[in-house]
Amino acid sequence: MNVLRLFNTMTRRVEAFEPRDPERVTFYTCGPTVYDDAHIGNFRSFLAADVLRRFIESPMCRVGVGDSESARRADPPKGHQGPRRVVHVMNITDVGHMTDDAEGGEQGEDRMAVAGRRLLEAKKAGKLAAGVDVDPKDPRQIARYFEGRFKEDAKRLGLKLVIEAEKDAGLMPRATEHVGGMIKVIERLIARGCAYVVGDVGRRVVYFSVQAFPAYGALSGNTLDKLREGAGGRVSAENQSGKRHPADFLLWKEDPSHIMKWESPWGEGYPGWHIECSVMSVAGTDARADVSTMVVPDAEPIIDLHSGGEDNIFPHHECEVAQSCCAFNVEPRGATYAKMWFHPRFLLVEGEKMSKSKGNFFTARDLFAKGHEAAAVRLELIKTHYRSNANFTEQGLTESAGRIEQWRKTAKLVVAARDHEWLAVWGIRPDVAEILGRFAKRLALDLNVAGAIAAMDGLANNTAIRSAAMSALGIKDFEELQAFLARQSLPAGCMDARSAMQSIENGRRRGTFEEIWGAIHLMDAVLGCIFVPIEEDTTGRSAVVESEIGLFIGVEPSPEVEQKLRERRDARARRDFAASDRLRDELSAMGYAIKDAKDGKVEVRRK
RNA sequence: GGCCGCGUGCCAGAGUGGACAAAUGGAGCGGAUUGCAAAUCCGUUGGGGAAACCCUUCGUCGGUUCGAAUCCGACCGCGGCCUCCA
Repeated sequence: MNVLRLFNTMTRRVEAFEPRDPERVTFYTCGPTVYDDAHIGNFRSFLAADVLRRFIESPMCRVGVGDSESARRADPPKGHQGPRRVVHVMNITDVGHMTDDAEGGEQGEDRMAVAGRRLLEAKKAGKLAAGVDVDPKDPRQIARYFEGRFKEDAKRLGLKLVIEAEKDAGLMPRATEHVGGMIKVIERLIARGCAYVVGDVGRRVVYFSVQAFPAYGALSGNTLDKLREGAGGRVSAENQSGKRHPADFLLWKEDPSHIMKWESPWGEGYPGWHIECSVMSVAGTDARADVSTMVVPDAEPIIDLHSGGEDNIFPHHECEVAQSCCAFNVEPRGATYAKMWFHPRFLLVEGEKMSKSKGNFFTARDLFAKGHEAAAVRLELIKTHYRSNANFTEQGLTESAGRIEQWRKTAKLVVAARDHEWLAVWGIRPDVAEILGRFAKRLALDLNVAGAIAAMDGLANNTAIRSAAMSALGIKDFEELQAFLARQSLPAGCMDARSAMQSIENGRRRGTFEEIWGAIHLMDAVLGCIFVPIEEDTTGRSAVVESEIGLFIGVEPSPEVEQKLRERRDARARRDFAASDRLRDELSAMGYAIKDAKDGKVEVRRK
C-alpha cells in the first residue's frame, strides 16, 4: 500500500508525508474567529482537515518514515502502518483584531465590537433565540456565544476534533487564554533580535523584523524583494513610521483604550493576530511544552501538519513560520515550522463567489434549518478535491443526500444479514480487499476523496450485495424491503478500527456479510457520512407517523392532507383517474410528494 | 504589477506517461413494474461498424516522447493572496 502523499504548499510539490513520530502525529488547524456564525466555506476547509486526520488515523493509512533524502529520490519509503494517534488542535480566535487590519492590527474597528453591534440589532429586532443571554457590550460573552454555536455546527458535521475537545479542552485553545504565552514568545523574539519596540510609553508597538528571517516568503512566494515590487500603493505611510521594513508586522500594540486588553512589558494592550497560532500550536499539541523555554534543535519542524484556508497562506502563515522558527529553532535559517502545509481552496456557490449580496451565502445552520441533513452537507463539502475550487449547489446537495441514503440502505441490509453466508445464497462475492485497497490508494494520493467515494460505492451502493442480503433475510419484494428499512436502525457511530478489522477478517474467513459490514465501517470512519449520532438526525426524516390512510415520513400529519388522500382513494376506486391525478397535483402544490404503498396506504414526504 | 492553485463528457467529479472514449454519482434515453405516477430493478448515453476495429474529444496553441487528459512553455479563463477573510 502506498505512503500518504500530499501537496505541500511549502515545496509546491506532492510529497510523502513523514511525521517525526509516526505513532503520534501533530496537526494544527487555524480555527474560526468567533464573531459570527461559520459559513460553509469555512467548514469546507475544516472538513478537509477532518477527513485528512481521520485518514491518517485509519489502519489503512501508511505514512512515511524515511528520511527526506529518500523522499526526494522518488524511492518510496516502506512507511509505517499501525496504531496511530493524531493530536489535532484547532484554535478559537476570540481576540477581536481589527476589521481594517492594514498593518497587522492597528486600524479600523475591533471585530468583537462589530459583532456586538450586530447582536444588539438582532436583540432589538427580536431575532435572538429565546433563552440567549449575551451582553452585546461584553466581547468575551460575544465570543463565547459564537464559539458555542460553532461547536454545535461542527459536531453535527462530524468534525472529530470538536467532539474530542468536549473531553479535552486543550485541543481547542482560546487565544484569550494564551496571551501570557504570547508575551513570553515576544520577549524571546526581542531577546534574539528578531523583534523591536518603537514609540513612546503609552503608544508602544512591538514589530517582528522580517529581515531577521531569511526564509521569509518561502511559503507564499512573496519574498521581501517581490513584496516591495508588488506593493501597489496600499501601504499607508502612517503605519510605516517606525518600521524597519515595510513588511514588518505587529506583535503587540499598547492601547489602554481598546475593548480587550492585557498587561504586558510594553504596556496595556493587545497581541497581533499571527502570534496566537505560534503559541497555541505548540501548547495544544504538547501539553508539557513551555513556550518560554522550549528549544527545537537545528531547523527541525515543530509540528507535523498545519492547515488553513488558502487565504491564510499570506500573510498569516508566512508570519507564523517566521515567528515560530525565530522563537524556537536553534537554527531558524531554512526552518519550516510545520513539516507539511495543507491548504484547501475556496468554495464557490452555484458557480459564483459566495457573497451576502448575491444571496448565495450560507452558514451551516442555514442549511440545517432548511431541512438538510448534516451528513449530506458534509459529503457535499468533502467530495471535491481540496485543491480545486469546489462548486456547492443545491442539486449537488440533493445528490449527496441520495447517495448517503443508498449507502445506508445497504448498511441496514448487511447488518441484519451479517451472520449469513452469502456465497451459497447468491454466488456473488465482491472483492472487499480490492475495494479497501482502492479506497486507501486514492486517499493516499493527495487525498482524493472523490475516488474514495467511488470505492465506497463499490460496496455500499451495490445492488448485487443488496439482492444477496435480501435473499438471505427472506425479503421478497419492494414492499417488504421498505418495511424492513423502516424498522432497521443503524448504530450511532463507526466501530473502532480494531473491531472493524476483526469483522472483516471473521467475515472473510466464514464467507459472511460481516466482512462487508466491517469494511463499510472502516471506510466510513474516514468519510463520516453513514453512521452519525442519532441526535444529529434532527430533520426527523426517518420518523414515520402512520394513520388510517397515510404513512407520514418526516412530515406532520394534517387533516387536510388526510382528507385529500381519502378523496383520492375513492376516486381511484371508481377509476376516476382524472380526479385522482388532480388531487396528487394539489398535494404536490402544497409541497408533498406521495407514493402508493402496500395495503392501499400512501407515503407522504416533503418534496 | 508580483506570487500561488485550478480548467475533464449534459451536470457534479475522478484519472497525474500506455490496460482511456476516460472511474463514480446525478440527469437523459430504452425496458420491467404502475391505471398514470413515484420508488425500485435491468440496459444505455462522442461518431462509424454485426464485430476484431477505426475516427474525433479532456481550456487554446505549440513542444518533449514510440506514445500525453497526464510532462514542459506560452496564451486565455476561474479562484486565492499581496488589507481582515476558510
